[in-house]
Formats: sequence, structure tokens, C-alpha cells
Amino acid sequence: MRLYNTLKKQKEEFKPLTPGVVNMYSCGPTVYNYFHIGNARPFIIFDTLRRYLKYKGYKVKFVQNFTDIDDKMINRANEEGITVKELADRFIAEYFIDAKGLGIQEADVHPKATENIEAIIELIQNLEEKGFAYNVDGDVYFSTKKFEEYGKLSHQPLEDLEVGARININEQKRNPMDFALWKKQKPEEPAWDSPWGKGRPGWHIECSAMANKYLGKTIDIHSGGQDLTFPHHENEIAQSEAANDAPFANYWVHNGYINVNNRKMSKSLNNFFTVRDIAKEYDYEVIRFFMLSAHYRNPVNFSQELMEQAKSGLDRMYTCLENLAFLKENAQDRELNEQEMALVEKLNQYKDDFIKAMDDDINTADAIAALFDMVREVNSTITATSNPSVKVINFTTEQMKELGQILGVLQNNKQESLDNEVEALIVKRQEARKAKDWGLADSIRDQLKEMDVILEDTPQGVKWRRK
RNA sequence: GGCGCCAUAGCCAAGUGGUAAGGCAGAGGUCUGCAAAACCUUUAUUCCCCGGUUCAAAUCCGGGUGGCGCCUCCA
Repeated sequence: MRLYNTLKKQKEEFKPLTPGVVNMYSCGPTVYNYFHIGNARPFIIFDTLRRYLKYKGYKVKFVQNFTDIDDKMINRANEEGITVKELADRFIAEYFIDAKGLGIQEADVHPKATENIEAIIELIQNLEEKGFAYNVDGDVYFSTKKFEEYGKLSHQPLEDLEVGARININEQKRNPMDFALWKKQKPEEPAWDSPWGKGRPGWHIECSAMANKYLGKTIDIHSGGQDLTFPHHENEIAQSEAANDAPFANYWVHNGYINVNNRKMSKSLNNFFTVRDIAKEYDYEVIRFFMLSAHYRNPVNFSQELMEQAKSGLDRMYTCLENLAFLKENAQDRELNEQEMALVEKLNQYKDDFIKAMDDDINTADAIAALFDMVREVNSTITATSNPSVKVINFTTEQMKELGQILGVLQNNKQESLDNEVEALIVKRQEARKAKDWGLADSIRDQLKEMDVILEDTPQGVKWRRK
């Protein structure tokens, strides 16, 4: 399997530190609001990467943090008139609701910054002892000049970064690019005791501390959005490698942005759509499918039209599965015939295509194309055979679900049981059709449509589906 | 100013040296009481433009044009 490594600016063959085991760390949300679909992209992409690695047989340990203390948290809590802790608890709960809907599996560990203060303090002390950190009256900074490789992830020498720095020169800092490891308490702010007095951790140090604590000094894959490359990930590298004297992460994987009208979607630009709001109009699964329909490193635009396209595409796949389930009821229990054997062979070829695509830097767009190839093959074979075997139906269904599972789609069973009222109406309509009373038959079909039940007349009988 | 990304049909999107995948939308057809679903056919002689390298370029190189991002909290 090959992955694009931001550190090396090229695709590389993926080799974990320990054969068969993968340690992954992904930067999680700051929990001061519902997350928007721009935030959702890395969650979905790296969940897919994690699923695929597991599918390939790796034992994956996945850690994703919650940033539950920082300026944004404090400001929002003040606005709401609640404590930072209350704010965090609320939006962590909301995170899990949306994440679950999107098919994002829970991480093995979801550490919170505020519950790892001790590890953070230890790490800062370590940096201080080694001369990488300096204390200015209760504020502790990382000295970027001391870390020679600073800039290696964003591929920019320190001097160039300094020239472009738009930040106000903080007189306390020795260098404009130095960043806070520990922030001295300001009035009314939550604070923890530390060797430098009361205060709270800087943003970057928490990820270094938690990755180290839960995954070790060197991790296999560190992932996140492109906008975290600098300064956040660059700083994580500086902190971790300065403290541990070991490579921090072997593979750095970054996803592209979600845009709105070609502009980056972000909370600060206030052009964002929350997942919660979109989910009111489209299934969570449509959102996920939409995200995976383009390569993860390319920017994608978000719009209603594109959601509609994603919805139609996903419906096509589900319809195929529903057709299979429907045909299974009257299918024959026999060995595969020649045609069915040919189908199985083709489906295996498409499965290979799917795997090849995923192996090539998780090319989900190509993987989805392979899935669509399967759908077309299955559809055309099924219409050609009036009496498929149970075996070929089972094989086909399982294979599509197996591959869908890697992408985190196609796992819903939309065939719920019918209630008596609907069932009675369907029977009544069949009687009307038999009597060639098309007016009554059509009006019943319309009536059912109002109840979100769509009927389809097929040679094998009446087929229904929801929505 | 520094660094970087992107440009493929009406829309979305793979492909990065061997002669343009896939989806959505549209058109025509088959099937059907009608509808739906499905299938078949069809929609880019060409991949932003101009040069170059090569037997061969959407793919590599050089130069343009347009759009975006990072260097500041951001996924």
C-alpha cells in the first residue's frame, strides 16, 4: 500500500514500525460547536484509512483527541454563561452523535487535553531541561531556533517563515516563530498548577503529549487537515522530536479542504455548514459518500447540487442490493450456471480493481468506480436471468457489502418490515390491477407514495421500498 | 515577499508516458396497463493556452493564463 507522505512530498510504500501493527494519531475537534462538513472530511477519510488497514489485516490503534481547553473554548463558554467543562461535555456528546451517523468508528482512545495535564507538564519540563523551552514570567515558550529541523514538514526554512509572519511581535518571545507551550493564567480563566505557576497548556503541546502517552515516541501515521500542517503539525514535530530524540511520525497524511464557492470552508470565514444541519436534509451516509467520491487530497466544493448527485449515486447502489434481496425470495437453490460463474469471475476482477485503488494512496474515487462497475454487471446479469441461484445472490450481496464496509457505506438494511396497513393496501392494489381497474391501482400507489412507500411492479411480483 | 496546490464533457470525478474509467444530468430505444427499476445506444478526435522532449504526452520539461491555499485560530 502506498501513501502520500507530506514529509517527503511523495507517495511511499507504507511500512509500519512493527509488522502487522499500525499506530495512528489524528487531530480531533476543538469542542466548542457542532462540527462542520469541512471538519468531517478528515474524520471520514481517516476512518476509511483505518477501516482499510484493518481490512488488510493490520491491528490498528487509533487515537483522536478532543481539544477541550483553548481560547475558543473559553470565549464560547463565556458567551453561553457556562463553564468550559460544561461546554466541552456538551459538544463531545454532540460530536459522537454526528460521528456515529457518519459511520465514523470510535477511536481506541479519545483523550482530552484537560485530563492529560500531567503528561503535558512532564513533556514541557523535559523540553525545558533540554534547553528547548524558556519560561518568561509564567509563560513558557518553545525555542524554534534550537530545533534545527524546524520547517521540515511545511518545507520552509525558519527564516522564510519569519519574514512572512503576520503575528504581532510578542516582546516576551525570543523569536517571532516561538510558540507557547504553557500559558499563564489570566483572570477568570480555568487553570492548573504547574512548576511555572497556574496556567493552561498551549494548543500544540497537547497532541505531542497525548500521542506520546498513548502511542509511544514514534507513531506510524499522523493525519489531519492540510491547514494543520503549519504551524500545528510542524510544532508537534519540534516538541516531540526535541523531547524524545526520535522521529515523531513516519507518515504524515493530510486531506484537502472542503470549499464553498471555491473558498475554503472554515469557522473563521463563517461560510460553513454543520453536519447536523445537512443531515436534516440528507442521510448521513450521503454525506460520507460525497466525501469519498473525490480523492482525499484534492479540494472539493460543497453544494446542494453535488449532494443530490451523491444521493442519486448511492441510491443506485442500494437499489441494486434491494433488487438482490427481492429476487432472493424466489431464487433457486442450485449450483451456479455458466453465466453466473462468469459473473462471479467479473466481480472478483472488480474487487481487485477496488483493492488496487485503495492501495494507491486510498483512491476512494476509483474504488467507488469499481463498485459501480459491479452494480452494472449485477444488474445486467439479473435482468438476463429470470431465475438466479441463491448462491450467486448471496455471493454478490456479500461482496458488495464487504467492499462497502471498507468505505463505511451500504451497511444499512433499508428493508424493514411492512405494517399491516401498508400490506393491506398493496394487496388491494393487486386486486385492482387484476381487475384492470388502473384508476384505483394508481390512486393506491399515490397514497402509498404519500406514506413514503414506493412500489415497483416486476415480473416477479410487487416490490416496495422506503422513501 | 516565501512556499505550495489546482485546471479533464452540462455537472462531479479518476487516470500522471502508450492512445480519455466511473457517477449525476440529458437524448433515443427495449421492457411495462401506466409508472418505477434495469439494460442497450448516445453525449470530450480530446484533457486551460503556447512552445519543447519523445516513435508516442492529458500525463514529462519551459513559459504563460485563470482559480485557490499556507506563512494568523482553523480539518
